[in-house]
Amino acid sequence: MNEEKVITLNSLAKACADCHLQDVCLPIGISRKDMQRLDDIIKRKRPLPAGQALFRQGEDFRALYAIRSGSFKSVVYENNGRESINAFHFPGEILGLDSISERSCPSSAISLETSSVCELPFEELEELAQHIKGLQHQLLRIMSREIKAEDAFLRSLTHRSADQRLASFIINLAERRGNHGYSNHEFKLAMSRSDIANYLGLAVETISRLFTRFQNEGLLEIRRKKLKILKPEALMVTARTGSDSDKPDSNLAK
Amino acid sequence: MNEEKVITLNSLAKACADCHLQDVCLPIGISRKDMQRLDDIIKRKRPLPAGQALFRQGEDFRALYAIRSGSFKSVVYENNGRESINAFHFPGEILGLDSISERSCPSSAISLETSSVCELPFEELEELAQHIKGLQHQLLRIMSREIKAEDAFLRSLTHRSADQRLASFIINLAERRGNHGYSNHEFKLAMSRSDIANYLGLAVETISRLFTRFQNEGLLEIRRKKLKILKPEALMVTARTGSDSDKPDSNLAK
DNA sequence: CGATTACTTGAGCTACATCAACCGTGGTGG
DNA sequence: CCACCACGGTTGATGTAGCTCAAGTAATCG
Repeated sequence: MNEEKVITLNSLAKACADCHLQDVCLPIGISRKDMQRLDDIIKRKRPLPAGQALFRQGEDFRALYAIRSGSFKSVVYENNGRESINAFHFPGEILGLDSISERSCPSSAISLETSSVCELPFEELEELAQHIKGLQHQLLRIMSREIKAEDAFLRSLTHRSADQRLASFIINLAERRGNHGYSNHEFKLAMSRSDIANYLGLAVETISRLFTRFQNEGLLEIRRKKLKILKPEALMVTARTGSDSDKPDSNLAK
Repeated sequence: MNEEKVITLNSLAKACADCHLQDVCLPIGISRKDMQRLDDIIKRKRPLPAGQALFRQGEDFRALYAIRSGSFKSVVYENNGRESINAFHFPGEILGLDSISERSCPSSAISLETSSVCELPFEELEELAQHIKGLQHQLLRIMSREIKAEDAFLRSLTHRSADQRLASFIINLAERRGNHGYSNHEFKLAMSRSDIANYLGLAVETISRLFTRFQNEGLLEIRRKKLKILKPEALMVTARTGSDSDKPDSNLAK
């Protein structure tokens, strides 16, 4: 039914050298020989069904995970009982970077659909990085990118109205998808409306209303989970300035 | 007039080995000998007056900076002309971690008061990390901690009401301050109200009103920039549940 | 010492949350 | 194969937190 399954099966036993994600994943700029060494410590796990935890908040931190196919949400269960969705993760991205500083995982990773990952035992990875200059560099680079990307996105949220948030979110998804050679204007939303609402800090009803509004305005087409972006530019304008584009943005401007 | 100046003068020429921040800064868990090597690449810069840029958005990335005294804000000038405050930084923290993945700095660092830093030229640092196992580990740890801390904080913002945001912010400041052996219940707010408003995604007026409300409620005392926390527990309750503590938190609960 | 800038306070308005009802879809069992 | 239920999603009505606009006061600076 879906392309993910095919990819999963195809690449299950494959090495980094053959992986179609290698140019966004860890082994960028690493020699053939070193890649082999990296390969040796990587454990390729079998596909995880939807709704399963790859790791849970509070567990001991042992490994990073590179996503090969599917998608995940990181969930934090807060002290007040709420659960808060920290991030969504897609193929080529690394899960667990926020666990390194602690002994235990600060969040759970839950699959949103059937997904497969490469497990990177951290101790071995760190040991290896000590000997492969490119790997150390790449680890630092990815972590930095992670800081920057999430930060920028979350940051933009607190400053933005609901329509700006949702528009930014959609564009963000499309871009991340585009990075990996998939269509960046038509794709499936793996997460539920309430996941989106939680992530964006809005009510489910607001998400729903906005989707229908965006659709009425001809910005996109959405039916259930299938999303097609019709006017990317207009969507980006909405992300930047909100629906009301003639308003000069009084607050926060310098 | 203020203690910062004294510290600055005291430690201007001092090595990591003598620095009172060494147990939160980079050289944790590094041998005496290795610390010397780290020391050799560090450039100690002279104090920066308030309101100056340590580095500017768009500049080439060359170095990380460890803050010895004072404080900074990271500012991003967005494409729509707004300026958005990403973070505040205090002694013992590292500036520039978000620049590593790019060639240029994604944000500017502006001093909020007279501040001094240690410059860590990145190429040399990375080279050194290749040879000092503890240093590599420490770099990764700090970056991970950074991801987690900022993320958790920003995340909490989008889900929280104005009073929760401000209360969390104050607690956050107090904790970071407490980490370094200073009083954690009485300190100076280095940043302006509008900086706070910008950072928290609120209007200046709201910040002002909340400060007076918190004061009326006896949670704290604030006069201009001088802040004294009177009821830390009550403040934490506000941070978690908002002013209205008998409300059962309907949304987002699972 | 006037002028500029930072902060406070008040009044009204709006965007979004909340509450509630309803609808479509997919799953299950008869 | 249909009837039913459960659940995710949509839509409508209403309340309110916090933004905006406006004006006043206190601190800072030349």
